[in-house]
Amino acid sequence: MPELPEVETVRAGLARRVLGRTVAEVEVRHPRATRRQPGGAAELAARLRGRTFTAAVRRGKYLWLTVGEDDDGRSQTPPSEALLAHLGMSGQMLVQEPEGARRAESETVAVGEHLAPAGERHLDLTATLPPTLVRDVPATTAHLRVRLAFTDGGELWFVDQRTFGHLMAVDTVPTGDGAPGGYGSDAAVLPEPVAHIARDLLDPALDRADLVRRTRARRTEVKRALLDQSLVSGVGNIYADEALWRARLHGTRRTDLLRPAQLRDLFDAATEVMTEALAAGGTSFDALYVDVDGAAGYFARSLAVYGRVGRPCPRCGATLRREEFMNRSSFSCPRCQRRPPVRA
DNA sequence: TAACGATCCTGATAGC
DNA sequence: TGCTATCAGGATCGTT
Repeated sequence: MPELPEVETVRAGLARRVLGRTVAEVEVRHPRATRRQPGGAAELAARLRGRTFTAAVRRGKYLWLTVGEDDDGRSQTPPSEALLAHLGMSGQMLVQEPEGARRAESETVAVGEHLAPAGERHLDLTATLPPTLVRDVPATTAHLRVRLAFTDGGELWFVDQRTFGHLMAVDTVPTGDGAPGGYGSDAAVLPEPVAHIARDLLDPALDRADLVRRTRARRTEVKRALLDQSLVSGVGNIYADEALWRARLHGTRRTDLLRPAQLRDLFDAATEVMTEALAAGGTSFDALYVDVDGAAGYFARSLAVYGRVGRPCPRCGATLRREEFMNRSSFSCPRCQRRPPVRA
């Protein structure tokens, strides 16, 4: 499931592969992919055709490509429009290069495949992912939802099996605080639909003391707060569980009853686990297959509790448990993460 | 106004 | 073999 580290991996790939390229044609192959686009698929195509991508930016799990030049090639500062993307649970951005161009070895390549540091040759995905994941890197159009053709013959594909992700071409609005709207651009703007999304834990402009204050002002369970993108963005179910385990907190602890130091530790833990995952190129592009095929070795490098029910806690050895929470699964250690007493 | 639960969706898998 | 139920979960929307 794409959370912040996975989305950042994709953003960095887009920054390398599609900036400076001009959209020639847009094909929407599944209406759900543009369900949030005012005016639908036709509007998306009309707003992108002839436009050039100028920056790849991310806030939390949202990423966008600014279209900073108009049809006459005049640059707009700050960028006033963007192609906004959310990958949902299974979304991928794939770049298809024209025959014989740029990458001699190129076929369809996941934008997040760049596990090698910038400047080095892209790693071959088939050599870095377990077989179960390699199978999921498609040269197929089975789940191709939107196809952007560039004027140079290349293409950008939005592939999304479960159709929770979406694309939309929208106007940008000022951030309000003058700080950059997201990672990847200095422009103090962000797409209008993202205006309510809080800054994420890797954002230098995030006020962490204020985050602790706002979290304690909530009267809710701490895992629910971690997943609330309007409080702090980028954290999904996987890294929420990992952060809670590192901070030794059960997800049902009340935010208003936690000490500031406990919340600071929790946010530090979330920052830490996502930073580590980012360094590894993201946990996975589709965790689904890990459960199904048991490719635990890949996950085990960075995940202590998620998906590991019945296994020993890496810290104390107690048997990890799975609980229902918000219609989701939560994984935790019964010894390190005591459930709070049920209050009347 | 804040909190919270239902809902959307697809495909793999388990169970019968 | 084929059918049905279950599971995964981010964001939004309606209800409390």
